[in-house]
Amino acid sequence: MPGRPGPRRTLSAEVITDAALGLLDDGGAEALSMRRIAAAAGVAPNALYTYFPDKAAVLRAVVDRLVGRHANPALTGDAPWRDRVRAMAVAVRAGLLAHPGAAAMIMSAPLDGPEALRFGELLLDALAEAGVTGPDAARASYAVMVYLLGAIALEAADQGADPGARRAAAAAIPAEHFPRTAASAAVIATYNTVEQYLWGLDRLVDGLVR
Amino acid sequence: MPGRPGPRRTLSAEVITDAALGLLDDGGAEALSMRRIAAAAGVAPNALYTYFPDKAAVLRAVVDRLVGRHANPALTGDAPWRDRVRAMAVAVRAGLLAHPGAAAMIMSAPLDGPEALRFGELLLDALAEAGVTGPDAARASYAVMVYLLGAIALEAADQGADPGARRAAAAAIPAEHFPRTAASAAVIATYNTVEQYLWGLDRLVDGLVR
DNA sequence: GTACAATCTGTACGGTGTGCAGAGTTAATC
DNA sequence: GATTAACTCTGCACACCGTACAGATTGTAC
Repeated sequence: MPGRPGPRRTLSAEVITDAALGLLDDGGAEALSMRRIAAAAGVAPNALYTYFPDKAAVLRAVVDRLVGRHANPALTGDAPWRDRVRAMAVAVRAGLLAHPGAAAMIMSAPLDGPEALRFGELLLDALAEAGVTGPDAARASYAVMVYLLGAIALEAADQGADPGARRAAAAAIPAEHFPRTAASAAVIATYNTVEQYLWGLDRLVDGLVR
Repeated sequence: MPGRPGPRRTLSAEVITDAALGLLDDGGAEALSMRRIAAAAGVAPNALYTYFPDKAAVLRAVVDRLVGRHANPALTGDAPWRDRVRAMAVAVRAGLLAHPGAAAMIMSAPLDGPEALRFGELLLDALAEAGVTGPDAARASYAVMVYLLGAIALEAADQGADPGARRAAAAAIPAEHFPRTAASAAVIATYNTVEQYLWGLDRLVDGLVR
């Protein structure tokens, strides 16, 4: 068997995801191009393809790291299960909204990285503590993920629009055609968005633990 | 005041969104480029910029039409509120999963078009029938939208991965580190996905109407 | 020393969104 | 009826994108 390793190794999957996370932190998700990631890692664009088959795979790795960074710490500990879940929800929301586009990234690929696995396990732990076990546990934890990621993605999308246009659109709702919507819009304008987010989460969890 | 209208008008916002919807129906969301939409409308790419400020605006219009096409018919009628909501959920899911990427599109921009307005109103009607009114109604309808869109987007993302790799990933979960996840994965593999989707929706609605 | 395998670079292709200048058409004014 | 101004749409161009292909470079095993 002839030589195996090869030349000087300046790259690794971790170096690449580190570079990508750096770009994400300052510049948002739209700054994540293969060329920019490669430049940040000090390498030619094509070098990345030695470690990832395509851009989607890089993004999947980045997403997994994001989940691990924001969700898992809050779920670890010995606080009561409901507090852990709420803390996790708040941390994930804050972490993802800080990077415009990160939420959309998370929803664009399956969540099956190692950190996502750990996230699922910790969430199942919390639900078991709440008395949800057996087949329902899988369904319940999936429902919680759906709510969290959906809420964050929708909020990120709204946040992308400029607030002036948003306020104008809300004020322009014709109350004679959409009476309930007009009334709701007025109510919603007074909301704290975190409060709304946790309100929905609490109701969902209420339904899940029955 | 000199001349106003202009030259022969071959385009309109509606013609453009029609062309885009046509491309979406056969070709998926990734076929939606400004150049392709323009070609489908028989026009040079830049002509679109007379009617939409940028690509995101075109996508927003397309999304609004999708909502109107799939969600609103099922919410209209005199079936009991819970049946209407369930029928809408099923229709939206089927309609969006038929176009890979459409769900991600919907979550990438605020839902504030005319059809989305009508959707919100119809959903509030159903919730009012269920006894949810006042400030809670706005929160509840938002929570339902979050769940629906989140679930569909997550399912679309999973659907994008090839099933073989997905099954392999599920089987490779180390049960000693992630016992609950491993057990859940086995359960989830036996699911009908629509059933899981409606299960979560029902629990959420249970929590909302208390 | 030689052969081989792995890593990284150079170059290139086809595609993207969209800005700028101008051609063409229409309608209102004089 | 001629002029003028407003508007729509085209041609061209720019900078950027993901990534395929070929090859230079490097290190290990024989």
